[in-house]
Amino acid sequence: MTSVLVIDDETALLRALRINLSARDYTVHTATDGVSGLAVMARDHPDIVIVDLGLPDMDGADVIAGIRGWSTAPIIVLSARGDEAQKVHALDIGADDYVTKPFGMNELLARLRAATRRIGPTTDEPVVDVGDFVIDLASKRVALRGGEPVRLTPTEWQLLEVLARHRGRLVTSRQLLQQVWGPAYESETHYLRVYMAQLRRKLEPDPARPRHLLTEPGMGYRLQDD
Amino acid sequence: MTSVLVIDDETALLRALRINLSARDYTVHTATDGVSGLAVMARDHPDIVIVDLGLPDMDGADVIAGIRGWSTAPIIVLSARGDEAQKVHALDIGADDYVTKPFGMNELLARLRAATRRIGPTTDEPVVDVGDFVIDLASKRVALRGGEPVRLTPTEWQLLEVLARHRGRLVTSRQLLQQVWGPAYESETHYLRVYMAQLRRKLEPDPARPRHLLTEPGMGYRLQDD
DNA sequence: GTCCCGCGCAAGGAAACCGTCAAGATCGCC
DNA sequence: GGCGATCTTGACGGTTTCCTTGCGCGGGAC
Repeated sequence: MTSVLVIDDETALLRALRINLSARDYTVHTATDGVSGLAVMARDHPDIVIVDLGLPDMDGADVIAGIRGWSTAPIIVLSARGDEAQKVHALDIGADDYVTKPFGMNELLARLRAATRRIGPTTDEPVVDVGDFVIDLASKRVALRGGEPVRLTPTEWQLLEVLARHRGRLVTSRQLLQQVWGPAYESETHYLRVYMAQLRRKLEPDPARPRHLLTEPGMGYRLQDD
Repeated sequence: MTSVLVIDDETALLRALRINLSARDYTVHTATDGVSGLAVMARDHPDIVIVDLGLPDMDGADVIAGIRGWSTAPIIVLSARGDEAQKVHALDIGADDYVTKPFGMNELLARLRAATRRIGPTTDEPVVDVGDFVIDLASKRVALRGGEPVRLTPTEWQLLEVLARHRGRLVTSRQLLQQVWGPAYESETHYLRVYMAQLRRKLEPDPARPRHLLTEPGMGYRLQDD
């Protein structure tokens, strides 16, 4: 889950952002001045920062510089002033985007998504560790506890990937078949049994008694971590 | 040196940008419509793209999508229309920034610098050492362990470069073909086999048993370091 | 106890994929 | 125009992977 730090002294805007961001599954941190903003930044390491340039206690540029001194998290600047010199300055000292007030909430959210997308692949939890084996989603690799890599066929990998992306949750047979084989194969539950057995043979310590690739009879499968 | 592709049908703006960007040591490519823009993109692989949404031949959104299909280069959108829905749509299909005309040249340049700065760290890993050979991305050279340089043809180099930029991660056949030969060659997997064999002959200690240029059957290839 | 359905397991043929070699076709340079 | 390097294209064998089928087991319904 992506976490966002909002630094702004307008409590109305802060509330609006908190509501909108929370509703979209962001974790939201807030601060109403530069000093506490930097403190929260240092303590919680949010993935993205939204900062107003018109803060009561510090120059907004100093806030940006203070963050950029040690973090590369995307910074989106909000400002009531739209003059070019200030935009250029803010961008040049490390801001990633600059939005002039008043702005539409949808635009800000879209710019936030764009920033998230850029950092996405790196911080999006590419590694899933379930105890007896480890799945690296970014590099498409699986290794047993102990480091020994496991060779998976493309279909095996796709199946495991879908399960890993829903780690802990139940995934219905229909959902799995649709994602791996396509919408036309929704009823070929046979395929699932065959490939699930192969995955268990390759990954489970005791394939007959799976500890992680669990069957939910009549429903589907679940990837369980310790 | 950073190269920029500008796609816009206003020749006056095109000229102004060419002058300003050249003066700041960017390499400038230009195109006046979507089709030729995508062609230049595929041929020259510029680092950053600036694209006007109001092109004569194509919907700007299709241009963005056409680029995002195979490239992660930053895209800055220019548009005469500033309505929020269009901004949101452009950003969501892959644009990195959205600037409304008329805009100040200094602001655009600052946003360009911000985009450049972002791609810097990722592509700025000049040397990749995999054990038996060393790839210098900046100077486009390869040398065996021991220092003996290896001559690669342009295509061989491009292929190796894509793999090196994803060092350790799996790169799908489609991705490789798109980046090296262009989006139209997605299914010519034959090329890959031929050139991968040539790379192995030139770089691997035992070409028949590759240790670094690995095949992942059915999925793609991976550059593995020791 | 018996039937029936869902699940796990094994095996084999068809199809897809990969590596290799080598012969045109193309391009750029002299 | 000729030459060399590079890029395409074709053919072939070996291997892997996928799909399909059949069978046995076990739990729940009746």
